[in-house]
Amino acid sequence: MTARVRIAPSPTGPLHIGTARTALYNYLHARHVGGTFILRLEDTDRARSTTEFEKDILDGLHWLGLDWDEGPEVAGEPARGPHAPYRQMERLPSYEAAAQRLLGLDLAYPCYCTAEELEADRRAQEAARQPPRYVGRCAHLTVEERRAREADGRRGAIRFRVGEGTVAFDDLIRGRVEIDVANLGGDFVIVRADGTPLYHFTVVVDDAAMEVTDVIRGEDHLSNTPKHILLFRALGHEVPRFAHLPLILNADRTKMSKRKSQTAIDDYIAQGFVREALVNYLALLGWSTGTEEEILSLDELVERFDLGEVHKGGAVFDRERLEWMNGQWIRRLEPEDLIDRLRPFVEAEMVAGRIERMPTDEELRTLLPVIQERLPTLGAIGDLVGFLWVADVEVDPGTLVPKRWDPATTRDGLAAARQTIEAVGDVSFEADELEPPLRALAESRGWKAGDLFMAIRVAVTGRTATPPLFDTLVALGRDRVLSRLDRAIETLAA
RNA sequence: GCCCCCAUCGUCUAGAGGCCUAGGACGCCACCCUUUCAAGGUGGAGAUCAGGGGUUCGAAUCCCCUUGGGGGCACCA
Repeated sequence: MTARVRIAPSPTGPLHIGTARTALYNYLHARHVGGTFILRLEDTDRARSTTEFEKDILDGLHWLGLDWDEGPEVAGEPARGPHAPYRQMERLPSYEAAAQRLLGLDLAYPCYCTAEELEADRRAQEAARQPPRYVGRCAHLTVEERRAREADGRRGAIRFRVGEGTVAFDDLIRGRVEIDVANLGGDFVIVRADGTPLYHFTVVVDDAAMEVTDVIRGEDHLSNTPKHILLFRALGHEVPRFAHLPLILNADRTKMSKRKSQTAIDDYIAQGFVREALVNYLALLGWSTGTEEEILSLDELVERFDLGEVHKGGAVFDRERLEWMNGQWIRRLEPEDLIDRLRPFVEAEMVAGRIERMPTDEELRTLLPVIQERLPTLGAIGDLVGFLWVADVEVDPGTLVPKRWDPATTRDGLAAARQTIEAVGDVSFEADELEPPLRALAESRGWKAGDLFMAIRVAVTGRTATPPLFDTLVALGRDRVLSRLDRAIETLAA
């Protein structure tokens, strides 16, 4: 049978790094073995699920390039796949039917315990230093007792009978795992009193209905797997294979969380990380090819991926390494592609009021050779060359004076440079035309070229770190270079 | 508290009994290139393979224990 895998996010928050990585591994496995990749939305937590988050998650996964074969929408088109719908709130009847089946078999039963009773049990267990578990108060009610409670207006939740014995499975990543059902916390609720089904139940009903063969998910579900296996069996379905992925960790090695790390994919996108880098980085967080290759495209990853080689231990998320990888990918982008990707970030600078005009594509294209290798992220564009797109720059007199120079020398230097640059004329205002005369100027006055260049750099850009000076002067244009030099000279005269 | 999982440089990792005086990458430090910043190149510091017992002629690699870390134990997912 051909492999069927799925990613089943809950639309209760924006697309999380961990969800993206789980989706990626499912995708890589499906594509590697020629299987089917399914997307299913687990939206049974009505209180927290929203359509905004749903859209955010779908958009994020599309952005990463992790296209699915079956799901609530596929490639922008409406629900496709033999097992639609792919949104759990639209599959309620199937859970209802499954619950009735379990009830009929007495594999599940209605439970009328109140939140207060359960809370009291929990406190008592805690006081006795016992693990929390359902005490089974409603496990063996007679028909009359149930009827009496229903008559009281109490609506029962449905609990699944856990029974006795041990459940074992062969995890594709961890090997054999055995758990005594006595440690499962007692009979667990599969349907709330309000009739809505719970995660442990829906996940099994759906994985069975959608004929999922390999459940690839985070390690945080490992301890819950026996519950799922018990449900698969009770429902009379074949149990799928499981693969539990190592967790992505905060710097302190706890499960990655919003509090301690940046977890929303959106934020990475907004900062200018490119999909290739995110995919590449995430793929190698918990898995490696076994070779020393590390810059790999999605297709190359698919080709090399092997679930069995995935690590068992958690991996700390290292943003520095991601940034390095992002730089690697930015440098590999085709010029036109890079310009397309840069445009929204330049617009964002505009919106934020950090620049005063939009550069043309032609300007960006000209700039590319000197900025492509200087961008750690697309979002760094403003920092790098924003001074080109504002009317005037703030120049701090302190930084204007090179370390080995004094204010008077700086003023002389800038004045002389101004003359030299003006003499170049505007017909041939090119880097090749500017450099020789300015070097000659420095030499004739006994200045180190670097000092002169630094003074000019700060005068026209307001900063000490910029792309190469002559390219920068050309990008700025003769008029602005001259007027900024004038302003800087004034600053020193005062 | 109970159950489960995990354990190689600060971080991501290679390593599946001898090739390991443990390799690569990020980060860090030098140097080279160089008008600054990057990028690139070269080199360096950095892991007694968590600790202790075994097994073996031989262990980072296999077994056991200890320690440490993490995850799970909801009418959340």
